Amino acid sequence: MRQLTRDDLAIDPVDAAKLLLGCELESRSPQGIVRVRLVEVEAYRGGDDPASHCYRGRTPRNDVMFGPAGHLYVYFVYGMHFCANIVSLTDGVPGAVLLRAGEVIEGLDLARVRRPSARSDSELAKGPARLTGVLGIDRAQNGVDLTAPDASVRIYQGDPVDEIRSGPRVGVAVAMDVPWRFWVDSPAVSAYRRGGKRARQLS
DNA sequence: TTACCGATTCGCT
DNA sequence: GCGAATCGGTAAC
Repeated sequence: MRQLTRDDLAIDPVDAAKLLLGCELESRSPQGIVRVRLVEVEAYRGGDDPASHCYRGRTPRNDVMFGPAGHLYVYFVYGMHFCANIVSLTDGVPGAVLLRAGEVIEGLDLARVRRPSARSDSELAKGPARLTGVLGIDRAQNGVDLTAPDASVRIYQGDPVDEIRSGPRVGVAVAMDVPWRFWVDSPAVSAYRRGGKRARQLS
């Protein structure tokens, strides 16, 4: 199976998002190998996208997004979760694709150990933080080159996907009019939730 | 230096 | 369906 190259991913994040659907992400660790088929992604573009982490310029946190395409950008949210992105666009121009959900196609046993709360196998990587969970991705994998032959996390071209669906991004309150969330039909696609103030009502 | 709040998940009702 | 857990980046004081 062909590993994706930096050139494959050095394109507009929206195009990269569609390209990544059906692709397979593989992580290797002393514990074993887990491989996931991506079924849901979101595009984030710096500069004109207020929802992007790099909208307001370069900081130590988003530094990886300003680097070459094909690298892994991992960030910490809500004090307890990690989310993974694949850097897109060309060197020096920030952009990324958020990996939202996938199907575990190899290493099911290890995936179940890493996510014991999952009630079914399709739930194992259903959601961005669950996806990083089954793959064992955390801060240590930030900046990994997914296109390197010997990387601990790699991205491979998958089988062609049937029909790509699209809609507004999850949990994002701005730019609701741009349908930059893409997914294919799968039980592992996460539920849509609107952005803005909803779950945070302190009285 | 401090305060606010988010690209979420889980458990309980 | 709703609220808690939890912490680092960012902006404002």
